[in-house]
Amino acid sequence: MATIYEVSKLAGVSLATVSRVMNKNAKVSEKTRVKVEEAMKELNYRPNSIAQSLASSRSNSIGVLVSELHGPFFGQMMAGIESELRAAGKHVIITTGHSEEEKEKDGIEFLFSRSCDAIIIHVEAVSDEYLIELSKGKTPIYLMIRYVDKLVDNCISLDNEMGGYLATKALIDLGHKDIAYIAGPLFKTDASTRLTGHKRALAEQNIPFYENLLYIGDFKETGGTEGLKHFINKKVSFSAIVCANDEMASGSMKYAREHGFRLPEDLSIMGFDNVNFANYLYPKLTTIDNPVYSMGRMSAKLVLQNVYKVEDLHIQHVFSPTLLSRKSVTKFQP
Amino acid sequence: MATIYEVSKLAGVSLATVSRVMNKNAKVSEKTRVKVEEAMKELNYRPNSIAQSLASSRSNSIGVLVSELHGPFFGQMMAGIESELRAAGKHVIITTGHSEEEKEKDGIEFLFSRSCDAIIIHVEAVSDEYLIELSKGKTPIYLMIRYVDKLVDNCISLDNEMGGYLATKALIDLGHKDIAYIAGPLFKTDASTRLTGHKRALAEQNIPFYENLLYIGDFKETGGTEGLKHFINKKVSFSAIVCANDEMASGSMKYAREHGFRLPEDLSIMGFDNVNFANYLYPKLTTIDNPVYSMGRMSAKLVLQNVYKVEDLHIQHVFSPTLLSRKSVTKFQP
DNA sequence: TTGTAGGCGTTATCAT
DNA sequence: ATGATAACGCCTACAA
Repeated sequence: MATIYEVSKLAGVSLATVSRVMNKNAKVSEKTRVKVEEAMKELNYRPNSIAQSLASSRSNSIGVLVSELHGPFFGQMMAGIESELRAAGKHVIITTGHSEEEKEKDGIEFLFSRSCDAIIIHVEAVSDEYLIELSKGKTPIYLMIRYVDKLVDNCISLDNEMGGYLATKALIDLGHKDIAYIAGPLFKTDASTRLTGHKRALAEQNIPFYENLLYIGDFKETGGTEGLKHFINKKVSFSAIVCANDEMASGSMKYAREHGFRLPEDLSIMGFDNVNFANYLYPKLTTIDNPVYSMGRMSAKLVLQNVYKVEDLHIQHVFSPTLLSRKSVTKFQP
Repeated sequence: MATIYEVSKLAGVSLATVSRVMNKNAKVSEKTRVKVEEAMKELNYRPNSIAQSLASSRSNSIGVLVSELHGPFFGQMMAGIESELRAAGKHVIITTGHSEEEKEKDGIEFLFSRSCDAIIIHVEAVSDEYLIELSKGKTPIYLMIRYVDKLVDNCISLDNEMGGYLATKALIDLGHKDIAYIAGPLFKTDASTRLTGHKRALAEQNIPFYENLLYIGDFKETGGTEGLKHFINKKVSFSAIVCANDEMASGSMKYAREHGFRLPEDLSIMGFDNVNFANYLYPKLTTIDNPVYSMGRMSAKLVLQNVYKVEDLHIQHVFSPTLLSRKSVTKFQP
């Protein structure tokens, strides 16, 4: 592989000049630039990115830590991050945290040791304090789908309250009044904020909130089945049910169908997230779209702006979810 | 950040010795080793991976190119690759090819320019010849889910013929005789090999193969709906249908349900691949499991063995699919 | 505008 | 077993 040195010899200039034409960061006369470029072409020169990194103390690599590589979110998120970064000539190093504190910390350590210029993390187990501490370090960190007050400028998050509101509001607009809600584990802020939105939609229309119509699930399919079973056993009446995520909605749908409900005539079911399988459920799941892909892109832009000083990027820190009407919700049938 | 130089001073030894204890590749006396290790601890020394790479011309990074980051396969595949490589202290650089020849080539170029020690690619658009040419280069390449004759030792692939056989055989064992088949585009070897397996299963039981019961789809949902529509219009009779992948199976299921078929009583539907949403379809899709996760791990092991000389790894180049019985297939009902 | 020379933090080859 | 010392390929003041 040709080096900058050989190029300089062939072009009859110095190392420095070759470096300059590569990096376009200093004035080089048209004539010499052409000479150098021709030499590079002739030798099929490719810069050695590692040597560049060592000399400039910049690796042009961004570390990304996600919970699971095969989760329903991950793909979209990574796709967003990668497309943006790749277009900028940066590369993405990826690793996983498996939602376990130790592994998440390990992953972050690993990324640091790889001398990433910045790290984008999607972590769940690790505490806010830990993240705040981390952010004081030399490598900038950016948080995906998580909001930490003291780190606002480094967060990309979703307006979960609004999502919860939209979900319930849509049902109310269709005439539903008795709306059950299956929440996620409330210690997760996503889950509690979505619930808050639900309550606001109710209150806005003077519909009282009944504890009887609330079940705390686990964000998994079982949470959906257990929740619906719970409501049925309690003998409360309800014509619609909103689930705090699509997995639980899927669970509810399965349980409902097994127990003779016609969907959506007998029961409207609303999801949240719009993960890939939502479109494969039967009936197709009406849900709240969580723009993970866009958020991924945005986190990359944030890095580009803050770390690589790219300008004129419009940065948006919090994203708004939208209602995605499909087939699992219909108007109230008395 | 402390450097090897500071460690050597603190420990009262030379650079070389410090390097030796780091790499455990040369004899160092117990005493000095301890001294050095203590110095490293005291300075909180972390090796600079970039400098290591430059000096050793080894980046410890493996490039991975996949078609789509959000496809149904990708997650599993990446999860397999990452877990294995990460455990070995290597890191994974990822990028996408979008199933377009130019982009795939770009992606490979990109990975090369990042000085990866090896690259694992999952490409569709690029030709065998191109890959063969590539493999003559300096950076070893490994092929996922693709079989190229001249590159056997660098391929991890699935026994698609066996999968096609298993799918149809399962149906035959349940008493079905009129089995329709929706294939993928036959220029893709996956598609044609799966079809070959189907035919073998038929022949084995002396069931004739009728062109009337074959439809060439596109590996997408539409292929499934179009295929079923085609068979119905042709007025051929069939009690089961095997689709060459799960997307098409999903399409067939939707069309069948919309047209009054009870599933699976009126029509058994078999998929192929076992992508994540297969379990969310209604009824749950009986399908052929494609062990993408294991294949991902194996490709990583291949790299570990060939590039990093790790020993005692059991390498398996071709994987066998298995039947996954769920709810979309039932026994023949006269 | 162009060239010179000193790093960047390791590895690896010789000696000793 | 240990120590000098020359690479590794490039960047970047500083000089010219």
